[in-house]
Amino acid sequence: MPELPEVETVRRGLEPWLAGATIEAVTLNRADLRFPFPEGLKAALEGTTVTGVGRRAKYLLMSLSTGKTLLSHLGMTGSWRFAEHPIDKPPRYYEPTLAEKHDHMVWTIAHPEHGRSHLIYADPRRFGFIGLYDDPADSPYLEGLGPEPLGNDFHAEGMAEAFAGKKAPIKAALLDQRVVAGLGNIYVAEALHRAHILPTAAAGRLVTPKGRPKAMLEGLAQAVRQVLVEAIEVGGSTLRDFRNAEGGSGYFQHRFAVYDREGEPCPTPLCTGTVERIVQSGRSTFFCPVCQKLP
DNA sequence: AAGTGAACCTGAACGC
DNA sequence: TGCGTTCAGGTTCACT
Repeated sequence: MPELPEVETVRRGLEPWLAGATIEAVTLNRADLRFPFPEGLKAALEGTTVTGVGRRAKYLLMSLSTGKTLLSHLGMTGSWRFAEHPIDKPPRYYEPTLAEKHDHMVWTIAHPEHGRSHLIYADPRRFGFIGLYDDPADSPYLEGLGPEPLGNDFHAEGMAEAFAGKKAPIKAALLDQRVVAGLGNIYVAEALHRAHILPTAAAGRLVTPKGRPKAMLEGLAQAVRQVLVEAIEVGGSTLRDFRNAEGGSGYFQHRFAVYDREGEPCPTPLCTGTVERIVQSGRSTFFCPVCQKLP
């Protein structure tokens, strides 16, 4: 569910109301998500102030006044939401009527300007997880991640190095978080369509014999950045249940060129193709067989 | 070693 | 109405 643009949207929704807020109380409604909650999580959070909300790839990173960092991965269905948005409505306690079935962790927070509210982590499928670290660099989850696609360390040369000699389809190679961190099934499909590359092409075909990126790979790097920037601008994509921290949906799903559009005409200007769906590594891939080609 | 598929878990949509 | 099947934005682990 949440790929980089959705996680960034959540981060932007949380930051203004959470940074500077003190966590007064923490309620855990179960012992685990995908993994057990970290040992001593409740005690480590209560009484501390959140100093900032950051993001690395698909991970949210909340800095605490104790110096520790809380890491949150949303899995497929994880969400953070305010029980009441602290600015639109008067602060209000989290009442049973506001509770939902999969609210696994509830914080009571107090912000010096915005007052008291509740922040809830919900996650029906429980593929998400929480980590707590003295230093985020200690987290094994962040350890092997590739460059941020919107940062300066992401470029066609780096991808060429990773893809050289690879027979795996480019679709699978782009999903590998060690190559570039933050892409998921939606944005890989969209980026490959923009770059006019067939998702089934072997990743190695985008690299010259000398190990240099072919022009199409340069185009792919550009397409990845473009599609992510545009998606962030409109608050990510809401397919089924993605919500930002204020409870609103994203709008990028209206701009999908191929994702979830099997049978529809390809939106590429002058292209006569029809969007097809295939399965790669057990996951749906959407593409246009006419304007997307082998490198 | 690299690449694929199953597993983790719940809910929604669909066909009968 | 109900029941069974399929699929879903991610990651990790166990096979070939």
